[in-house]
Amino acid sequence: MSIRAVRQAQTRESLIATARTLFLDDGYAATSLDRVAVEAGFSKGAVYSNFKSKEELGLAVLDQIHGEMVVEVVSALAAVTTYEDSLGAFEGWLKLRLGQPRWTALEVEFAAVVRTSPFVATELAARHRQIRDAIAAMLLDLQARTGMRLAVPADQVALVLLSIGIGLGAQRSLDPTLDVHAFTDTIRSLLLPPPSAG
Amino acid sequence: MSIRAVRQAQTRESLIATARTLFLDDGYAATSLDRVAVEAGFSKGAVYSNFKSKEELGLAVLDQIHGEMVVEVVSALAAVTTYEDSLGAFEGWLKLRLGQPRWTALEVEFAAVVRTSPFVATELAARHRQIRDAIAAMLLDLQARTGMRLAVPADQVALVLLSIGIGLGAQRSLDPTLDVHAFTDTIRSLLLPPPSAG
DNA sequence: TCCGCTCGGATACCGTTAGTATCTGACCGT
DNA sequence: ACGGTCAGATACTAACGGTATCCGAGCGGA
Repeated sequence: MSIRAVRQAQTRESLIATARTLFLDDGYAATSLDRVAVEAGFSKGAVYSNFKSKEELGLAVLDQIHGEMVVEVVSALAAVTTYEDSLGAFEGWLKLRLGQPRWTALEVEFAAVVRTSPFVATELAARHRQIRDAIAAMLLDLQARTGMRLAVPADQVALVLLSIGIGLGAQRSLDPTLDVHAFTDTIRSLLLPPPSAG
Repeated sequence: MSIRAVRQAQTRESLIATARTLFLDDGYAATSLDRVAVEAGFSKGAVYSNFKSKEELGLAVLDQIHGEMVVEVVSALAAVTTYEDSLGAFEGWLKLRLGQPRWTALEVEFAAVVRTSPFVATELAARHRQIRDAIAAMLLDLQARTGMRLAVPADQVALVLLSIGIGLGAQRSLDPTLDVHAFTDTIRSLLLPPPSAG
C-alpha cells in the first residue's frame, strides 16, 4: 500500500470516528459536514474526496455501529440451547438496543433520509433483511438442535421480533421513562406458552 | 367570529391541506415552505403568521392524519366482544397502517425531527402515550366484559402491540415487498394460545 | 536523481432553505 | 370616519449540502 493510500485510509477513519461522535451526540441532521471536517482536523474537501455525500458518511458510521451490535448478538446466541435460552437472548438484544438509545436515535434519524435517497433506502433495506435472516437462521438452528417446532415460519417470527425491537426503540427514544424491565417480562409471558388465555 | 379570524382560519386550513398533499407525495424534508405557500396561493409570510415553524405545520398535518386513523380504529373496536375479535381488530389496525405506507413514511420522517426539536419530541411522545392508553383501555374493557385475564398488565401489552405496528411499518416502508398477509397470521398464531410450544 | 503527472485535500463559490425584519393595506373598535 | 392592529407580502440573512477549481506532495518512468 502506497503512502498516499495509507494517509487517505487514516483520513477516512478519522472522519468516520469524528462523525460518529457528533452524529450520536448532536444528531445527524444537526451536524454539518463542515464541523465534522474541522473537528477531525481537515476541510470539507477531505469529506467529499472520501465520501460521495453526507448520506454515505452516515451509512459508514451506521455500518460501524451495526457491526459492533452484531458481535454482541452473535456471542449471546452462541450460548442458546433451549427455547427458554432463546428468549433470554432476545431480551439481551433488546437490552443492548435500549441501553444505547443514541444508536436507536441515529437509526431513526437515518430512516427518515430514505424518503429522499433511494441509495440509502436500498442500503438500509438490505441491512434489515440481513438482521432478519440472521434471527431466522438462529431459530431454524434452534429447532434443529432442540426438536422444538415453531407454529409459524421462522422468517415471520424474525420479522415480528425485529419489529418489536425497532418499535420499542423508537418509543423509548421519545419517552426515556418507559419501563424496559417490565417490557422484557411481558415479551417472555407473551412468547412462552401462556399459563391461561381465556 | 370576525371576518379577519374567518379568513385566517381558511388560510390555515388551506396551508395544512396543501402541506399534507406535498408532505405525503414528496416527503416532509423535500418540501419547502415556499412551495407549500405558493401552491396554496399565498406567500411564505402566511405560513409564519399561522405556524411558528415548519415543525408546527408538520405536526398539524400529522394531527389530521392521526385523527382519521383514530376514527377508523374506534369504530373497529366497537365490534369487539371476544379475545378472537380483539385480535381481528388489531389486524385491522395493522392493515390500516400498512395500507397507507405514506402515512407511515411521514411518521418516520417526522420522528427524526425529534432529535433537533424538543417541542416535537414532547408532542409526539404525548401522542404515542395517548394511543397506548387507548389500546390498554380497550383491553381492560375487554377483560371486564368477557372475564378473560391477560397474563401481563394491559398497558404492557399495549406497548408491545404499538411497537409491533411501528416497527413493522418502518420495515415495510423500507421494503414494500414484505408479506403483510402472512404477518397478521403470524401475530394471530403468536398471541392465540399456541397449539404446541416445545 | 530528476520530472511531469496524479490525485487527496484546501479554498472559493453556488443554490436552496428555514427563519427574521420590515412593510402595507384591509379590517377592527370607537 | 379614523387611527391602530394584524394577516399576509416582500426583502433579507445565515447556514447548509454540494460543486468547481486550485495546489502541492507523492507517484512512476527515464
